[in-house]
Amino acid sequence: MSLVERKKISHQPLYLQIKEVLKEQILKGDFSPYERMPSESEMMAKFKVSRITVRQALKDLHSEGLIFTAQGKGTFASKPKAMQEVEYLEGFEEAMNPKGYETSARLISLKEINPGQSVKEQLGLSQKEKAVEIVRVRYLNREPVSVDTSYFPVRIGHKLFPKNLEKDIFPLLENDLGIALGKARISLEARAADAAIALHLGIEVGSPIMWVERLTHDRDENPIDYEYLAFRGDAYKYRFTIDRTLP
Amino acid sequence: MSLVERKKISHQPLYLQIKEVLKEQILKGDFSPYERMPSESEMMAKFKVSRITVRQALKDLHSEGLIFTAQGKGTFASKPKAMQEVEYLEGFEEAMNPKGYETSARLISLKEINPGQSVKEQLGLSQKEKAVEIVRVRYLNREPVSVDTSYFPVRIGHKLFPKNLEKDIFPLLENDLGIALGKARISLEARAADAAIALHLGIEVGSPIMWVERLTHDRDENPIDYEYLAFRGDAYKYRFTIDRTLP
DNA sequence: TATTATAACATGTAATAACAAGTATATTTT
DNA sequence: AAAATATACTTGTTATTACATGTTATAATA
Repeated sequence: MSLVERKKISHQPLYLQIKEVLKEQILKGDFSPYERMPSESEMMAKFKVSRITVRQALKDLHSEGLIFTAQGKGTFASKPKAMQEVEYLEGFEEAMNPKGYETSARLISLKEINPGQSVKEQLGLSQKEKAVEIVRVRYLNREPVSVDTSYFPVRIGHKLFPKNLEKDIFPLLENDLGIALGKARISLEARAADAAIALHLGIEVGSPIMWVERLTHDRDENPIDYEYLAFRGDAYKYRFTIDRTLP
Repeated sequence: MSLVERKKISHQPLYLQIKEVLKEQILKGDFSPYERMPSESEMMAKFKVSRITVRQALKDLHSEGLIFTAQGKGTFASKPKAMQEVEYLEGFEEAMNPKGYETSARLISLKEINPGQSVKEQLGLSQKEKAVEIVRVRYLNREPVSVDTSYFPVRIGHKLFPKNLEKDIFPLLENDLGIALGKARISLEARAADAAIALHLGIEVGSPIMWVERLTHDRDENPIDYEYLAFRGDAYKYRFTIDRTLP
């Protein structure tokens, strides 16, 4: 099935379709690291689109770090650095269990609410749409380590009501609800614990916590889950590797 | 001085000039958080450029997290966090300057010491080998944001003595000493500020700080530089994206 | 042979045009 | 007055065209 035909069916913008095709090729290894990819003109011919459309796809790939460009030389596949690192989108148990830790969770609250402005924005909700809020405390070897507050659009959140929420939610989403998870945007910040968090974690108000915000999308880039995770500072360390030799 | 005139002088692409103007306005607070900015048409008229140029500037600002858009509604300034998106193996200036921030540094101390066990291990030093310790305070728009403590093997550290250490060290290493930097291993942690750090950063003892440890290697995997960076919690946010679809 | 133009091709920037699609407001209809 | 509709916005997508600028390989020249 060609791109042109698919356009009518999927209603996906052309540049996104092209981006996906190229991305798959890069990840599959059709272009090895630092190998030159077809030029923009060649892609125009191949996909039968204008240069602006090709470039929009390339720009997306560039900002994802999958390619880099050199004026006059061409466009190159970069070493997929995301993959080399242990940076996948895991839930708490998924990450901890293989390391021999005992994990558990306690459900604090589960309700339909009118979320704040930033949650609405992140989840792409209209002004009157509501969200489902889930608050849980996570334990590691029976010590509380984090307070997790998750927001779902109601269409997903309602399906979670009958489920056992004392376990990881990501496997629920993937296995029970059949949602294929894709990218997640994460930010880390050091903050002081407020009264509620301090209470749940058994620490003093004002103690340092690692404040993690995570916006998880499905494979079609629709936002699925927006979370605040408040980790006890002494229980969380985030490690990663970067490579200056890459563009 | 109009944009058009500046073009001839600065030889900067129009969209970058526009981007800088808008960015300054946002950081200065001309648009409060979540306030609607002028529409694309209005910007076209104001800057006397085509829509494609305006959009290119906006796209850059969007990917830096300074604005967000809503189809049919408009373009909005997002909350101005002092530091957005610090990709680290950049030095501090490298990361901040292109974003239009004013950076500076103050050298606190520079000496040869017998380092602690963990520094020796990280740098691969024998028991009797010494190291050079550099302590600096970094400023962003004249506000202190971090206390950086760096350790170098003496063979490298001694070459740094005559250099100006109120600037980034990484460019010194690469350009002056001819060391090609490679991978860096980094960890992030939320901690409480001790007395020394609190003093330098002008915050209360016990305030949350982002504690960053960074071990930088050259391209041949030899350890070059081990650092502790203590960032004021309200001035540092680390962002990244991960992809569950990848292995 | 070594050097210098030059042509061919790569990405970068910019203008103009048109239509799609989401949102808000004013207008008409019920 | 309430509901439906029109219309005047907004950003989103795409095509066409043109020239600028950087790179490479080939051909002309010293």
